Amino acid sequence: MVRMGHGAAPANAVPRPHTRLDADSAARVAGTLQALATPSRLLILSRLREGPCAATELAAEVGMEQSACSHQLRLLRNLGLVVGTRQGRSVVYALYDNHVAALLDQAVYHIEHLRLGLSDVDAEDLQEG
Amino acid sequence: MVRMGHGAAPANAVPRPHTRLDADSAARVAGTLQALATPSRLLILSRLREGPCAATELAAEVGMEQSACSHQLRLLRNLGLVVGTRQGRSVVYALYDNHVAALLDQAVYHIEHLRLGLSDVDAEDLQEG
DNA sequence: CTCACGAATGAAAGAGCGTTCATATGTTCA
DNA sequence: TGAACATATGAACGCTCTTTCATTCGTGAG
Repeated sequence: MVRMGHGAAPANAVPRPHTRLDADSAARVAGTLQALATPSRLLILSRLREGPCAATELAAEVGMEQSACSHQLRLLRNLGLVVGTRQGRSVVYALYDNHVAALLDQAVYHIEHLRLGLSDVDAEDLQEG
Repeated sequence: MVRMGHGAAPANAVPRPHTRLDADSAARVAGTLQALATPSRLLILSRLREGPCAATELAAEVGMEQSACSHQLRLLRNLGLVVGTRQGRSVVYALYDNHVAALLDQAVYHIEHLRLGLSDVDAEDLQEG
């Protein structure tokens, strides 16, 4: 393993009771969540979820151009979701820490379960008539 | 209480080990996550996290125009994240179920923890030289 | 040094999204 | 039925974001 960030996270810890978000927190959280709100970045993170990977191979595995992938990796880096380490002429990327992995897992988990209740309906019908 | 969806979710269940996302799943998950990737919708959901609320009051509480709020509520409804129930001349909104609440909580939890490791640095510095 | 490879950057095009304004639908009450 | 309130809808502007193309920077080998 290369290095997984500060790694001091119980990954499955139960979130606190909850507090209503203020405008500031909302903006911050939204900013980071946008990173997970795109198929390309989601694919990148999901691949990285399985282990570190060099930039070019990563691009190949998720089926995108080197440049596009690099742009997204930069974004993910700036958000602190992934880290890149130079290794020879390649840069190996990895998830920053367990929070990222957990967030990913849980997002997929909850969303897949949510989708069990709906197809692609316009949800006009969901308003229990 | 109005109606909270199918409500058959252990909210804090541990996500499965994880599987690499295919392009399709990535698109679906990304689609739903986009709902959480905006301050306005995040504020709406966060408010709803505390309990049901009528549309107009909701708009007021999160500080947005009625129209804008309604548009976002429609989006959230179509994604199956919230449900609206007519009550007299108002429509009371609520989170669809515990998956939504859990997703929200965990997103906030993990993201706030992630941010502890960074300020607003360009993360160029994070690449452990 | 020079060449080849890997990765990052910048500019620009194209698409998608959120907000606003104006208006329509639906509901209650007199 | 008509007025007032609550919510939803449609069109459009502006903005942001993702991708592509071309180029540059960095690294290792001959």
